[in-house]
Amino acid sequence: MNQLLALKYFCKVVESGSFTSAANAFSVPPSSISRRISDLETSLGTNLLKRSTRVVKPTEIGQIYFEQVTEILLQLDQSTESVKSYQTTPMGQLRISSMVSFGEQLLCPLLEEFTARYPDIVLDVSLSDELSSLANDDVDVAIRGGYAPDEHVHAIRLMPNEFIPVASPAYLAFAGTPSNGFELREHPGLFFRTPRGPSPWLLKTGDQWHDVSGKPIVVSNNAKWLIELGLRGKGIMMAPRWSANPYLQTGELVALLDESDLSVSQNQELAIYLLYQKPRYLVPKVKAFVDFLTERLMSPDGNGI
Amino acid sequence: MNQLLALKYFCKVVESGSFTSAANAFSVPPSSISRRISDLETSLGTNLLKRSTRVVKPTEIGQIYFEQVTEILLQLDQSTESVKSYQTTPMGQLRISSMVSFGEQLLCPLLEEFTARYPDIVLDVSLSDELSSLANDDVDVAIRGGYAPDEHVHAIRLMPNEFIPVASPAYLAFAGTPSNGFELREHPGLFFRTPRGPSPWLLKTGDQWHDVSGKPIVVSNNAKWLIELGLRGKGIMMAPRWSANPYLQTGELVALLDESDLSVSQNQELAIYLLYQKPRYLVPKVKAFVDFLTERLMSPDGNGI
DNA sequence: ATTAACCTTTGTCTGTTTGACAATAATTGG
DNA sequence: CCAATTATTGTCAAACAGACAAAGGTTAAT
Repeated sequence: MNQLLALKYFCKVVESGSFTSAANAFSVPPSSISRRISDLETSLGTNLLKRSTRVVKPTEIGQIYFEQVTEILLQLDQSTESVKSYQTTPMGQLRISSMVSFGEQLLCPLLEEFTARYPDIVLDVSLSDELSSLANDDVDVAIRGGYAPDEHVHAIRLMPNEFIPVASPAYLAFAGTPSNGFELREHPGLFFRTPRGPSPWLLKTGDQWHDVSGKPIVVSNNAKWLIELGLRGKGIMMAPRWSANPYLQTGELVALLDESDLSVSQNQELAIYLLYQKPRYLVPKVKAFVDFLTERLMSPDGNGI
Repeated sequence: MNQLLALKYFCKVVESGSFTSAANAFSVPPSSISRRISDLETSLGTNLLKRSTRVVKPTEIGQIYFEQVTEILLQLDQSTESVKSYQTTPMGQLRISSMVSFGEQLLCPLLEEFTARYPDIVLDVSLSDELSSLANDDVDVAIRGGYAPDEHVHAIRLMPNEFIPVASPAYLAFAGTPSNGFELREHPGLFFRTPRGPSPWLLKTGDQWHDVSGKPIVVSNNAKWLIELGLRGKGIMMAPRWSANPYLQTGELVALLDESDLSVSQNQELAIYLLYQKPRYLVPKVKAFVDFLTERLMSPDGNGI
């Protein structure tokens, strides 16, 4: 028996006081109403309605049942409605995972504006360079410097992740400016440690790659501190362009050599990716975040800042 | 779509964390669970569950929906349960309609014991000699001195409604005791007025009926007052045996003549009937009352007091 | 009082839905 | 890497809800 249908019919009959009018309200023949309510009465072992040809009234227990069921149906409607509004309005908890340095320097400043625009979204931001398991529903969106191809994960290329050698003018005045890539080996280096180890300095000549890493002064996974050390003239570092940019513009840091041949990885197409799961029904809060971030971080030509 | 079934499946899956275990709980194949939940998700336009082969977890909105739906299902179960308990335990409001004199003298004294035995039944007693419309659900049970044959109404013959001529010893000493029925005409009469008019005194000789009504002193629909007048020697009255009995036993009233030939109606089989509607499912409160009253008022041979 | 109108119920048929069973695809743990 | 467990999909049979017509019963008006 379709109990929910029977309950809806029953309530409508009590409200309208007639099988026929209830049938009209649902656009079904009166016989359907009659059968469903008969089902309901059989399953309950009770007479819910007093039928006389002109007037249908609930019995004593029918009235009680009607009041309770009306409330229940209302609650069910409200729950359904809240689910549908969740499906149309960006709301709920949005768990974001981002690399530490990117999060600190670019993401978090933007998030204030995001929360202002979407007050119903509660952000849960976790900064970590470790890979978070997107698949296990630990996070809704992740920002990473690369991604494992997975057909269940959408990857949007936010910007290139170009690494360039930089140093402070004071350091260069003291130690001299290297004139070619191989000279970097003679300079003290500030190395960033990824989860897979310290990232080397690589130089490409033709189709050959050479490790031109300098003498390690400091290895750290804290990019902010490394940049601070660089600013204070402690050595040379390979910094992401998006990270060094503010200091290059103020002149606090200077880019060295022809950076196009230098990198920290043989992968030529390093980039920052925005990753999120691809469910059958896209949740508005995720879409809102994806749209927001792409609008703010991607330049029109798709090459980023 | 059988939405209620889908909701039950959904909740069980969330609770057990697996389609298979939910399927076992309902003794249906896992595919049924899968399809119902798929229906539900389609109708809501939402992913409710994150499926991975080993673990099924609700999505954010799925968790919210689960909590609400769990509560709703619980309420529905409780409502169903209350209806079924209503169907097994005597409870609720019991509306009783009774003739005035019968109610005052016999019924009401018994009802105190009844309410003590069934504390969950709230009595609503209305005393009236008018016919109450049993069919319109104005009352649950009625006590009447006759009944219109109706196949929807159960009629239980509680006791005979024999009318006997009575008077006080003082009156008889003063006015003389009539020696045959026809002499009643010479006596002052205390007449009860039914809704169909004053009830006459009728005498049967062979198969002939004679009106032997005395001279009306008082006509009233208040039997109690008529009996009082009779006690004070104001005249002769035709009283129901059950009403006069207490006074006959104390000698305050005396029965006259051979009462078997005297009556107030040509209908030989006057009786008090307990009437109630015959619904498909008998309500316990009604059954409790019917059982109680028949036990108390009907003698083993069925002829009443 | 009798007829007419209206309402609920019942019978029968059709289309849809649900469940059973088997096979497939996918993922996790050893 | 393999095996085991799990969700999904395909297909078929059974159950169920709805459409339509007709019957049974009650009220209201003529």
